[in-house]
Amino acid sequence: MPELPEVEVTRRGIAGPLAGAQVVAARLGKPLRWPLGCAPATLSGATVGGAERRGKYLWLPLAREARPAGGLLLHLGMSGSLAWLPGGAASEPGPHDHFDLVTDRGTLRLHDPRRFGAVLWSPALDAAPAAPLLARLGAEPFDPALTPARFHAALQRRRAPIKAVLLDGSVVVGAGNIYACEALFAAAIHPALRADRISRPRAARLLQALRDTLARALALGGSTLRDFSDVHGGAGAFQSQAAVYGRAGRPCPRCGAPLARRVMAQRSTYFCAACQRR
DNA sequence: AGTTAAACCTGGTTGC
DNA sequence: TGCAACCAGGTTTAAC
Repeated sequence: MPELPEVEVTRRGIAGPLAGAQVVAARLGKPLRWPLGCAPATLSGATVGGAERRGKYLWLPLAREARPAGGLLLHLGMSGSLAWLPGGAASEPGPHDHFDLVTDRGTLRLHDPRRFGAVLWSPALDAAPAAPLLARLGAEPFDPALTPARFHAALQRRRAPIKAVLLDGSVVVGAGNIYACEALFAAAIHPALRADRISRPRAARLLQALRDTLARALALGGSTLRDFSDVHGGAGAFQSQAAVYGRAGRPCPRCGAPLARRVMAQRSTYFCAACQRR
């Protein structure tokens, strides 16, 4: 579910409240993707430094007596969302609330019905178990170091369909199924086109389209198909602006041809076969 | 080494 | 109404 815009909306919602908050307790619900990696009680007394993001991961640095004390790596998976519940006693956790970080300012609660999400304690961001998960990630989409030339060069090394390359995050992180479809449509590139067949100008156009799409989604608070909500429980608004995602059979906004749906890289792919060129 | 499929879960929607 | 089949924002892990 949550792609980069949703994760960033979440980060912005919790960074302020969490910065400087002291952990009082941690509670686990049903198992998530991996075990937490430490006894929940050992988190008590730590001070949360805020919230950072890398790809679709969130990192909450912890400190004790002003010294780094590891942190929590969070992933929202397909159906996860975080809520910030200010004040003392938070409400009873529901059946899909699988992690509470109780602080002196409020409770950070992970809600994740499908439990593909994760909360993982790691001694540092560049140490196991966090580091191996982040090691394979490509560039941040808004990193100025990701120039059109570098993006094109990275695509030249990949023979897989461009849709699959965008989804796996090995070149650039942040796009999931919705925004990969939308960016390819905006750049008028066919999702099945091999990445190494994309010309330099078209790669530049795709990078710009990806950035524009992610930025627009961010400004709208992300997309809410079903589960996602921001930390106050609010829904995103981008889904109603989607040009192609979830719109099979409806007319292409650019050329009017009926939009197609085809499974690619194990995911439903929405595109216009008429104006997204190979 | 690079690419593709299977697996992890729950719940909502669709169709017989 | 009941029930099976299919679908959903991700990505690690295993298998070609």
